Amino acid sequence: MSQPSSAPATSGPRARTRRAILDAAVSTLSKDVSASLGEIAKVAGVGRTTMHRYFPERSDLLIALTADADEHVNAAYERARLADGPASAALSRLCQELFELGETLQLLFNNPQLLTGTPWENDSESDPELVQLFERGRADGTLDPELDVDWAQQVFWALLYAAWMHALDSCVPKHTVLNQCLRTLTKTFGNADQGS
Amino acid sequence: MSQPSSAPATSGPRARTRRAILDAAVSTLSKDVSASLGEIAKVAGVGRTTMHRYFPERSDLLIALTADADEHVNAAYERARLADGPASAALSRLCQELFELGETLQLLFNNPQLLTGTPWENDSESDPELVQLFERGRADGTLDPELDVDWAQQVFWALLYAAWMHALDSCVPKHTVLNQCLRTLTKTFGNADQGS
DNA sequence: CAAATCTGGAACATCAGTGTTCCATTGAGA
DNA sequence: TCTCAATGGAACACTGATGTTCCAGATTTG
Repeated sequence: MSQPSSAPATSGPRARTRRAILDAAVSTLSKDVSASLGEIAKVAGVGRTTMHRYFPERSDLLIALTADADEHVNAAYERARLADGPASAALSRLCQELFELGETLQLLFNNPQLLTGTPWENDSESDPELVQLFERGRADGTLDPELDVDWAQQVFWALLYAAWMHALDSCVPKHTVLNQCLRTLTKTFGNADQGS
Repeated sequence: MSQPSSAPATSGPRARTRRAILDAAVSTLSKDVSASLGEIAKVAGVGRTTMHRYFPERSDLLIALTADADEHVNAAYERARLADGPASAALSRLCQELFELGETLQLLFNNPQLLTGTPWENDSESDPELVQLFERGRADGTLDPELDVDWAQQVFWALLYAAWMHALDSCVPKHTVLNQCLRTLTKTFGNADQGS
């Protein structure tokens, strides 16, 4: 057989091809979830046959895609250091980090069924880390205590998605959009009684 | 032929069947744009053959769907009487009216290519009525003058979508979600310097 | 160089969705 | 009751996506 070895190496030609396919899949599927494997292969600059060697079935690709996206999201969460400083600042940092995910963000927002998180009874929402952050914000007085936590999560993701979409189809540069988003975020979630 | 007469009557069995198909299409496609015609027909309680009599091709159904959705959106805009009273109140009224569109809202948000609006160079945003409303809000001092109009539009729709999604997968009753949304809307778009 | 590996194109069977035709049944109105 | 529009099921051809196999060329490695 001419199967690429199953070693999960992080370098070498196999890993590079795998990366190219995953990236192309994110890019393509974020615009159209029902895009064909042929289109993805073309975007990846790879033959359809080769793609089938790395991901025998479409579902295999989707699973790998999900794992990869989750990894990126988790990395963003870690970089944001949600436990440091005032909750409002942590929320802003998280927003910046997630905004950088770009197409991955778009893909996840439009296909929440991909998000694994924790499979128990979690149909689409309630991210423990976000919940904790909002509760901390209520405690330290930097986030609006009147906001329902579930609703706040929904709005947070929607704002993020809105920012990415706006960056896509307005000619405004990304960093400007991000700044608009951060100001809106602060205004929307900040505690009006306290400073910011 | 057993084609339903082409008269665009608003009553009678033909209109009723047509309505049932359009409603089923909105409901089904809002959850999955690539749903098959068979599924739509089943939801509509109609044979696939009958559906092909009303909408010969998939594209015909999509066109009719778009027209129907646009009609509902326009009706919501009219009911909101955007020109009456302070701009902030008008924005709240519009939010309430659009929220009632439910699945139609969801479908349009996820498939902005459906929105006709005005086909010239309008790829996905810039609704003249909304622009005018935000500008009026800047003039009468009830809406935040620092918000970019295009960004504000994007956030407005995202907020609306977030509310509908939250209504779908949280067990909170719709009117509660709507109230949360309206409060967030006021906080996000209101002019902090002035009352509300 | 020689062997092993990786690649991509071609050909193929399969399958689901689509669009069409035909026909038997239903139901409302003349 | 008779008629005719409307319906829905069955059967069919067609298409595009999918998954598989085979092979020849390219690249890497010994």
